[in-house]
Amino acid sequence: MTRVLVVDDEPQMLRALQINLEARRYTVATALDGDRALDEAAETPPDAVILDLGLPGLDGTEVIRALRIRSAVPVIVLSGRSGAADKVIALDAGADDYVTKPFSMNELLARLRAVLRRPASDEPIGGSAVIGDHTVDLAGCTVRPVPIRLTPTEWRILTVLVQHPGRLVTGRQLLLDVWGPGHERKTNYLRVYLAGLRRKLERDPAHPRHLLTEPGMGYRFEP
Amino acid sequence: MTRVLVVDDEPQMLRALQINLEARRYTVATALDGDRALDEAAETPPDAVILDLGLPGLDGTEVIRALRIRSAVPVIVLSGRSGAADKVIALDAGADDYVTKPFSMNELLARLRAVLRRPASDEPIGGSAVIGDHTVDLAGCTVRPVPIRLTPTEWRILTVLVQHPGRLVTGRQLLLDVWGPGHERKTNYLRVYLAGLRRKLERDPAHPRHLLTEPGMGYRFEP
DNA sequence: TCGAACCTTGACGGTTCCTTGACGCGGCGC
DNA sequence: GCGCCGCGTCAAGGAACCGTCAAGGTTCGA
Repeated sequence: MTRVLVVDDEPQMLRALQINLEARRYTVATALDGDRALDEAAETPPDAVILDLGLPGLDGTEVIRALRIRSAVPVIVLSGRSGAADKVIALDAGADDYVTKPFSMNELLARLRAVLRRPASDEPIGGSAVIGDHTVDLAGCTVRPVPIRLTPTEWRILTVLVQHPGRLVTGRQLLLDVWGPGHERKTNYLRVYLAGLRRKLERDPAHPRHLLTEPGMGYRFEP
Repeated sequence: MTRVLVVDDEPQMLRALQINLEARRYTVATALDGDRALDEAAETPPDAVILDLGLPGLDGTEVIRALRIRSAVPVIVLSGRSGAADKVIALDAGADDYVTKPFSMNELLARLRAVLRRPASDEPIGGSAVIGDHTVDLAGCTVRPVPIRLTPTEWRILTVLVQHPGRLVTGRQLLLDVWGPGHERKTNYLRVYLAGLRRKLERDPAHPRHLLTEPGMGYRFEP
């Protein structure tokens, strides 16, 4: 099911969008301001974001920039201002489309379909990392030069670690990112999967040089 | 240099766009009607297309569909009609954005930057791929040296896979690209059609070497 | 009207992956 | 030395996923 995150400070507008989107079989998440929108997007990444620019607190363009740091999710901006300058600012901040209020629901839905049609819209911005003799490409989910198969969970863990190169990632954070809320205590998962990743990628799995354990803290990817 | 193809039947508008785009260091190609636009796009594939809907001869939406058969190039539609219905038709035909005349040049340029920013926008659909004893030509929808019939759905799936050679394509993405929004859960479609493609193209369908499955992740075309 | 090609849908068996528990090892404090 | 705790390893059961097949439904043209 396609997830759409709708951000608007007016409950009426929020509700109207939610009803229309759910009628088209989209899964809808809502947020009333920018901070909660970023929390929600971090929790369960949406496939698209519909964002009202006129938010209290965090500015709409800042929300776009914050989203862009971690993902390439398409963003459609709603705004009451039709001036060209506003559109330029929002689009250059990273928005994918700009719709002026009042708008037709059909037009918004068509624009939503247009941005969702793009390839790789749900894939996180990934880089690549060198581990042992292997180069892993997060975007393409490939390992070169020797093809090695990783399971979906292994890819997710590796993605989180590689996106914070050299920095400690707590077990809690890892469990939250990969398994979601409610699994923060299952540290044995991490032991099992980190062992698997080392066995597949590290030159000497017993003495890892890139996928390191910080006892009592968490794990760290060392480039 | 980024190539932009501008299609408009009014020479004045064409010239205005060309001057503004070239001032921003874009390379500009122009066409006065849909047929010549398609010829030009086939000759030297552009990185983006700016298309006036009100063309003589070939309808604008048909131009979009024709472009979409062969490439994923971003298309920005210009139109004098601001009705929501027209926008829906154009966007669903495959347009990426819709700008109503009269428009601000800065807004158009911002939208152009927005569509060019997305990844892989310049990758053509064309080309061919070797699978088993067969060479499939995506542009001509033919298989050599032995002609093999593929159904429309099979062509669409194969196109998506071959466009990302060596990279993983999630089942979600495939379903979204081929069947559109609302079908993301019907993974059995993929099982049926991938089996069909392997039976027709792979040397040993039971042990595919080019149309690979990544369990839990998706599928991958391995050249 | 009929038939052919294509698309959908469901069911079944085999494979892969996730989860879970048990065990061993090493460090640390007592 | 002894027990505790965190971590690495391993194996088994169950769940989820995939390949395959066949039947029903739809569309399109003869």
